[in-house]
Amino acid sequence: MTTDVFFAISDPTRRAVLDLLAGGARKAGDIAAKFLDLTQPAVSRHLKVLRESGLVNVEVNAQQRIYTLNPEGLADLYEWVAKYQALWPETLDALERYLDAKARAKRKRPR
Amino acid sequence: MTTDVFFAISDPTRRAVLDLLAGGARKAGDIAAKFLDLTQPAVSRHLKVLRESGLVNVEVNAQQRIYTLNPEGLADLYEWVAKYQALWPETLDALERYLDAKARAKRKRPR
DNA sequence: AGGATAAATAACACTCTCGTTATTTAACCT
DNA sequence: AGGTTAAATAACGAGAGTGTTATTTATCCT
Repeated sequence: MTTDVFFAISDPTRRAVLDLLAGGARKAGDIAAKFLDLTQPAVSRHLKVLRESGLVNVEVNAQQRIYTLNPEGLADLYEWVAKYQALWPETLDALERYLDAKARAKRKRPR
Repeated sequence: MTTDVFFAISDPTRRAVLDLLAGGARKAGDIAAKFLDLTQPAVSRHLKVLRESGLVNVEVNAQQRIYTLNPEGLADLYEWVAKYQALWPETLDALERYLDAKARAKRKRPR
């Protein structure tokens, strides 16, 4: 299928899953458990969309599926947004610098 | 309604409208004329979504509506994507630098 | 082998989205 | 006033997206 990344992130639940995975790998069951208002199959289907859009990877481990974030999948999106940066007013440049600095700091930390 | 920005950009037609407006202000009719496969009402409703999501502004001029891009509307999206930057592998840092440089160069040009 | 566990898929209902055509609203121009 | 133009809205139908419960698939464990 190779679902569109723009579509994949349009759903709040799927964004929440991505945010969760930003904190590290998770088993499918642990992800599903985080969403109290949704059933296991519902979350499973969201994971399928994220898989097909290339935003997450799966590793099979016995009965479990370990999901990991694939940040490279966001490259297209980032490139698309970046196109508009030049049009942003100066006030937003400050935000950009702030975020860049934060990202850089985080990257330097020992893992 | 204040539609969600993530939802607004999930539609290819709406992204095409934004890309068009990145080139400057356009009358509603001129925008609609660009989409040969769509009718005027269809485009009008896409414009409504973009309006409600804060991604475009409208100026009334007699019977015409002049649409302009509101790049600040993309701030939330940019912030969201930027969160993941720190997780990107080094290969993507190059892309980031490239885009930053390009945006900076464009910003410096006389208007 | 047989039961338990983990997660995906099947089948179905409901809603939302997107398209259409027809109409309305509003301002312009003789 | 009356007609024209520009764009939004109304009403409706088709298809897609998301949720549910029930079931299947696959692996583990005794």
